[in-house]
Amino acid sequence: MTLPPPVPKSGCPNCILVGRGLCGFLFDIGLDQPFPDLPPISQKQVEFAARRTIFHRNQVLDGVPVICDGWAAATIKLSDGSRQILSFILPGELVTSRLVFESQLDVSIDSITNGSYRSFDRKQLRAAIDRSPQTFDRIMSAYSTESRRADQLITALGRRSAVERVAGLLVDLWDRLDRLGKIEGDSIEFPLRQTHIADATGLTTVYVNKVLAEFRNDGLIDISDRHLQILDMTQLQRQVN
Amino acid sequence: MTLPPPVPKSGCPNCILVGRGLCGFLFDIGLDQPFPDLPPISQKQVEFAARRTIFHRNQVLDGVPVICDGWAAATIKLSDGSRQILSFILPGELVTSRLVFESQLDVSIDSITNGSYRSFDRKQLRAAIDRSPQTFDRIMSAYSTESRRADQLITALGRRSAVERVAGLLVDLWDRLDRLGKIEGDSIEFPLRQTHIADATGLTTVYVNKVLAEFRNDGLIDISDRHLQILDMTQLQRQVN
DNA sequence: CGTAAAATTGAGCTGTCTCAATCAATGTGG
DNA sequence: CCACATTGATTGAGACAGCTCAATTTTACG
Repeated sequence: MTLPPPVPKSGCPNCILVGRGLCGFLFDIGLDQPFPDLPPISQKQVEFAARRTIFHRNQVLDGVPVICDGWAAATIKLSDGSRQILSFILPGELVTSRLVFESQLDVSIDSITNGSYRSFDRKQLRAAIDRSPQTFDRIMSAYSTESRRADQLITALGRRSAVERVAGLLVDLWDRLDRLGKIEGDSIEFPLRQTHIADATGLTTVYVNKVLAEFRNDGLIDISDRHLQILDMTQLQRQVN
Repeated sequence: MTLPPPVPKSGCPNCILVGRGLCGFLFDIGLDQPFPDLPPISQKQVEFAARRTIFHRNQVLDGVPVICDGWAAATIKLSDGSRQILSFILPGELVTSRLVFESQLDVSIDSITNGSYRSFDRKQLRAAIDRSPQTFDRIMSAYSTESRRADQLITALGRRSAVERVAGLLVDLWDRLDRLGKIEGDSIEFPLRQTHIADATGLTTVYVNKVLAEFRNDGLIDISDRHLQILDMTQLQRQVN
């Protein structure tokens, strides 16, 4: 039985490559089913620490990285030191679909928590895509999701108030983790610092703090112990629009 | 000689399908060269008037539209009546690359000028992509460009001042038209109303007006007769950051 | 030539920022 | 396991970029 490459059974609880995980992206591209359909991938799993830039702008990558574990963010850094978060990357998700088709990164990828990633070999992944139209469709649907999310963010930053943006972000993250099957009782893991929220919503940490305090005082949310609880989803949704 | 389908020689000066045009997208995907490589397309060219919604949110399209002539914008409309412009679509450009892989539109496409579009049949376009990896690559590069531009817009809206956003937009449009070979002497066609600039930059028409007045007073630009002249590109670039 | 759409200008207002100080939490070396 | 060091959260006071409202002028067009 030498068919499936020897894969370590530990260290990647979210990744479908190891046991029955919850890796959203790999599910998405349909690689969970018939195991032999898996494209060959580079097996090395790389650990990263929290609050580091794990891939740099302009870096050239031969692999297409998928976050196995932990949270990260795609960011653009401005010359004045400020930073815009373009997207949050949750455990199991593809770092950015552009890397399936391009090798040079034009954004930075910053880790939020510590965690790990694995890289697909781009050529082999592309070959797998060529082989299977279904896989192709699923990659493209991952792309569509990314792109739709970018459009929503543009709209939020351009036309929505601070309260709307923050509420929208919380609801959005909740929904995404829900779809990944990652609701833990009545709360979700929430490793974001107020800085992350600020950089994602185009606000200041000081102001984010005030908005969150308002939500907390109104009994809409509770953030503690790196977990977010949405106490009144209806009311929070109402803040969004 | 029945090989090339009978294509009317008029009404689509930018589109490579008719004569030696400048259709950026079709150039991009490599369909200008060996004429027989053209995927079959629906030949009907559709005219549209200025200031209309030409494709509606949630509309299902069998075709993948390319703007032959005129300017349009992808927009999202909020319930309070405000609007965010996600991207400007210039003559010759693909409306949105998402439509190559999906049939349902989740944004509106509003015309700015009058103009026309043609639609590729999605199935046939996909077949052409499957046939030619090069065509595939070029479609994906069109996608990358779109996506990169979205990232830049997010950054502008999240972290840049009004002056920076407006200056950035002007420079960006100038560069895009330059790449399309559409600089006319020392100016470019500029059909945008101040409303469009406001909706693209997340500002108010009143404030856009003040920023433009400042640029004009400082001798950086001149907008008149639906044309934009950049009188001091260096200085204008410097506004962007 | 009249009418509608777009641009311009002014006055005042407010959402969000800056600066600054304090407090809480988290992590680290000894 | 403590004491310190660092990072993050909170709060207040004041400032200002960009908004609203409203009136007027200019431009475009049938």
